[in-house]
Amino acid sequence: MSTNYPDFIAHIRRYVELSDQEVKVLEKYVQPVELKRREYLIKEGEVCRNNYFVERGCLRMFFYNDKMVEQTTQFAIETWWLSDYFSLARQSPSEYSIQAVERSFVVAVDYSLQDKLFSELPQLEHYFRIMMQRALAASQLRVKMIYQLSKEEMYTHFVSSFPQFFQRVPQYMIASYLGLTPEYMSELRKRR
Amino acid sequence: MSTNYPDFIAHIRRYVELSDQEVKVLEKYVQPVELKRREYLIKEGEVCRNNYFVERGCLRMFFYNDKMVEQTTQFAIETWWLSDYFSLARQSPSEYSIQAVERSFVVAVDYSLQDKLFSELPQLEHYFRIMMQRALAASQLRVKMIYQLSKEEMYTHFVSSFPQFFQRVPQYMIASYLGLTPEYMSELRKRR
DNA sequence: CGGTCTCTTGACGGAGTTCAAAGCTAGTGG
DNA sequence: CCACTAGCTTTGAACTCCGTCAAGAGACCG
Repeated sequence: MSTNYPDFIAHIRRYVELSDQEVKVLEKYVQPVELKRREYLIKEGEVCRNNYFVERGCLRMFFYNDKMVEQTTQFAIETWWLSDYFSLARQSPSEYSIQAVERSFVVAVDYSLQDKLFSELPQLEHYFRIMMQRALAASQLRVKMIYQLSKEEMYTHFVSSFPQFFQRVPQYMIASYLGLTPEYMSELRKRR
Repeated sequence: MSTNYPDFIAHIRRYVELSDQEVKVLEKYVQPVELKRREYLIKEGEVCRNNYFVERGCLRMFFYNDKMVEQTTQFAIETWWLSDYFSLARQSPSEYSIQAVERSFVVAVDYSLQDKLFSELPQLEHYFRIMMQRALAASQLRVKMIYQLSKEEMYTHFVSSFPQFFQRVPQYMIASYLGLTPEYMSELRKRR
């Protein structure tokens, strides 16, 4: 079978049935996006119009805090979905930017056509329900980690849970994601 | 129309069509639960088997941190869903307890029957997809607040955003939810 | 090689925690 | 309906984790 999105389609098929013909239908609703390192999918102030699936590469979502320092709130690598779901639902300006950490290949699903897509391919509603629930589970876990771990434990927990990340992503982004300063994280590294 | 879950059904009907006959079908999949103040829906270590909808009252989800202090991570009041979605998906023991803050009426949806329910009433999959996405948006916003606000700002933001909560829920639970000690929150109250 | 990101070091300060104890409130049972 | 008690909130003092600032050392890219 030929598709422009082999990993994307394969991922969906891990959860629902999708004939080759239905793949053709799906392809009408999605857009491929190739991003260079540091390129943006959306910038703060824009309305978020797509749900993004990472085929290859790595994205991050961040906002500027009161000191105009970038605060990374989420990463997404292969097979993960990323979007500002608040902006998406309300079609309100996003307070986040979404940027490629490295060269990335992304599938963009137009949110305004999502209902139409689901009426054509009802099994995709099932797939998306599972993805949203999975993301929610991850987000609950994230909040728990923030509340139960000290900054030092956050760091060691992250290092042992996602060692791959460490090579791919600049330190200061990880520090920001973990809610600590690059300076303090540098001190923590030294301790081990 | 007669149902045991007027608010529950009304809430679903805000998002999808549901005939009176379909309501009868739905009712086979759900259980009413009435809880006294401090009663538990699940306790730490048990597997979470239901998704809970709050008809009346208030629930909280919490875990015990390393000092055996209760750490509240979520509240749920009328029309909100609450569950440990990690435990639900994996059918693994939950690290949380879910408890009624006040006398509450809850609708429990058996997760093991959910796929069957969706095959009988496909529009409920749509409803749940929306609920999961809404909860995810709320969780993203929560993480953003944690990262951008100081403890003092967390407090004032919470007070102005959810003044009703303040009457209903003990201070120490709110303090815990906001990630600060009761002692420090007491000091913050004094400042205003 | 030059310049711009990125990471490290160390001194200092303050927001927020910890501990202990007293004061208050509300729920329960008599 | 009152009184008792367990649970909740407040106070204050000591302490500490972690952020801030400033400056220097690498590292990566054109």
